[in-house]
Amino acid sequence: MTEIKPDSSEPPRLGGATQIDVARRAGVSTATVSRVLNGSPLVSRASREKVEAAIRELAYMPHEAARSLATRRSRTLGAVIPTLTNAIFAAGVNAFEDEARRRGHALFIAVSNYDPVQEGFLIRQMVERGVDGLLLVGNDRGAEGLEMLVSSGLRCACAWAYDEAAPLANIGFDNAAAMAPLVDHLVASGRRRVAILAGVLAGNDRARARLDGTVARLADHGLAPVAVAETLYSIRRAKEAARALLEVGPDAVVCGNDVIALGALAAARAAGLGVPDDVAITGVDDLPISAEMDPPLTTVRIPAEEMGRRAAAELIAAIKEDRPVSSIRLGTRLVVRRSSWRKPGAS
Amino acid sequence: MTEIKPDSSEPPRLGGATQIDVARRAGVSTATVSRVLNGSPLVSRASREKVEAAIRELAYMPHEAARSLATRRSRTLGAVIPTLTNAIFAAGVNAFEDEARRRGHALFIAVSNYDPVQEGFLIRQMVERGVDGLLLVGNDRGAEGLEMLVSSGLRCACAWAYDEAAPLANIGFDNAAAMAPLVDHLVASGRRRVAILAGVLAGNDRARARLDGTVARLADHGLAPVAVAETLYSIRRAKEAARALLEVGPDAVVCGNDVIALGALAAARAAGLGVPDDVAITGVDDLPISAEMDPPLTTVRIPAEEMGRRAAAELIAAIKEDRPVSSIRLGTRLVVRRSSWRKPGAS
DNA sequence: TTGAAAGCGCTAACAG
DNA sequence: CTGTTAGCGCTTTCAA
Repeated sequence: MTEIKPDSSEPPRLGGATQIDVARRAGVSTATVSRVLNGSPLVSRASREKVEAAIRELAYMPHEAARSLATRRSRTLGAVIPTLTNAIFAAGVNAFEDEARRRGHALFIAVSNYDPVQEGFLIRQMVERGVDGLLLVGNDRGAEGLEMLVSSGLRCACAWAYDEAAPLANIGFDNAAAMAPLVDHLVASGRRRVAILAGVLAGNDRARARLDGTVARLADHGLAPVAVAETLYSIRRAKEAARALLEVGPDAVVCGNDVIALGALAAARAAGLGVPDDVAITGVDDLPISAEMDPPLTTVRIPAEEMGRRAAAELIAAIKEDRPVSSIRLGTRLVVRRSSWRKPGAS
Repeated sequence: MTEIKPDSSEPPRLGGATQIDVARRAGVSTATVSRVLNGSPLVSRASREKVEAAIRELAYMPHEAARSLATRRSRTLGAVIPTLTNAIFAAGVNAFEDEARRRGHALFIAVSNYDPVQEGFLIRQMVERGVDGLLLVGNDRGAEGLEMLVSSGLRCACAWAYDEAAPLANIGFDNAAAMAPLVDHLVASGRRRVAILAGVLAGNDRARARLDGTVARLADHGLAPVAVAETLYSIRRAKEAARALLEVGPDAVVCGNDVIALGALAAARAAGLGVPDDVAITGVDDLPISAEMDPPLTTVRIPAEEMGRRAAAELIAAIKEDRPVSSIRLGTRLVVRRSSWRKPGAS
């Protein structure tokens, strides 16, 4: 207010004061200001207090871009995910952000809409933005993108999957293995005519692993799926796909995730089929809504929050300790609810 | 591979080559490189091609932090939202990111968990990160945060609300007005004992406006709510709150949003109450799942995607044209579904 | 403990 | 059209 500004129309000066202003005001060098900003012990209490006062008076805000340029670290993480529109990704990213923030890192987020080309483009942008670490989903990506990632040396964690053979660190769970207890449960409950409603398989290793895992486990029981269909991830589309699938008369429909299962539930209802009496329906994810459906949905719980949290923690630890990111294998858990209760009259 | 590096253990050199390398390789100045990078017309085709070749050969990536420092623009937007865990916010942010990206801006995201203090802190961080524009939710924030926002000159849009008196630009809808058609519909269907299950009101102008709007419109019809309760945003908590509310015997429960309404639906089912015969239940948002519930949920549709898209577009336009952000008023729409069908025997 | 000075990688006048 | 020259705001040796 009382300052004389040489040029009052300077446009994008957001923070207002710069470090030089603070230094001048406090009667010290910018180096000292920088030191107190970064909590260096090499500052006398006197200087520190003068600087802190100046910072307060000037409402000084450090300029992160300049800091990044000087330190070659951005204290920023990135996340490239298929969509925020699926609750399970939203939950994972939410936890990832929370943990990253808690550890002093901001988060860049980008949505690929399940498009591999777009994903590659977004990853590249993340590198340009100088993120210190990157969260990706799954292991399905082209060689070019992969190579860029490796050659850039950017620390990176692929979540929602766990594969020993993955080219990058995985922080997630084994999608194929997750299906085994579910299939066992279904078979033990007397279900024999199992249909599978998978998510889009192209470019999606998680969806493929879940399908493969289900088929493989059925085979262990001497069974084969009575029908297999693929659907987009939306309740409406899944409902349509399930309608056709139900016509072959399965006594169980194993869905690729809860959203798809919700659609299948709606389709069964529309077809006048009783769940679980006529047909069992199961999902994967365990969304909050799944437990409150009528009937409540049997599903496989995915540790989305823990995954997000652990990924952020591991990424940041790897950065700090200057070491590669380690893979972390998380577990899933079968949650049996009414939508798959024992078929009346089953063995 | 064939290059001789003086120091092969240089740690955080991500992009690898710098602009100087490109310039040298192409036999031009860095200024020229910069020009082709930014699509300046002041470059000969010959130079442009040489530079482009050099960029390709060196796999050069521009360093955004340096660019931001030099241009005083980050081509970055920020979003501070309560949570990603609510599908309606996730949808809005998803669209916001998409549009921002389409217009060349990356997105910083931060989650406040509905904590106003945390929100202020996060806004400050966004300013430090140098975002060019900021997306906020609602108008409920402390004077300090507001002042910082205004004094920083940062361009900012508050979504999910539209209030003529708002201190910052609003890109959203009138939460109170949105409830009127819903109340009218309920009353016209013969409902008289209306209960309200609101979201948390403290620090949430949208929740308060919805409650106030409902009460006001009921008053226009000469009615008063038979009960009013507040609940956290989760199906489970809403279910508990609804259980108590249903005991007073309302013939309609107006919920603050769809998530709460889903909980109320579950509570009614658990209490053996028929929906809509015994009690009507309504929400706000129109989540995809709401149409597929049994019964399908009557709700007020919020234009979350359009809001996100328009907010990004307006923010970026305001930045480009160097003008303040304009408010945009969007509409909502009553969606009548079975959960509120005419009460049997109503007038 | 402190300050001076040299950049970090890029853009933006300003001459030529 | 193109190169030269200053920085953008901050950190970081290196001396003092």
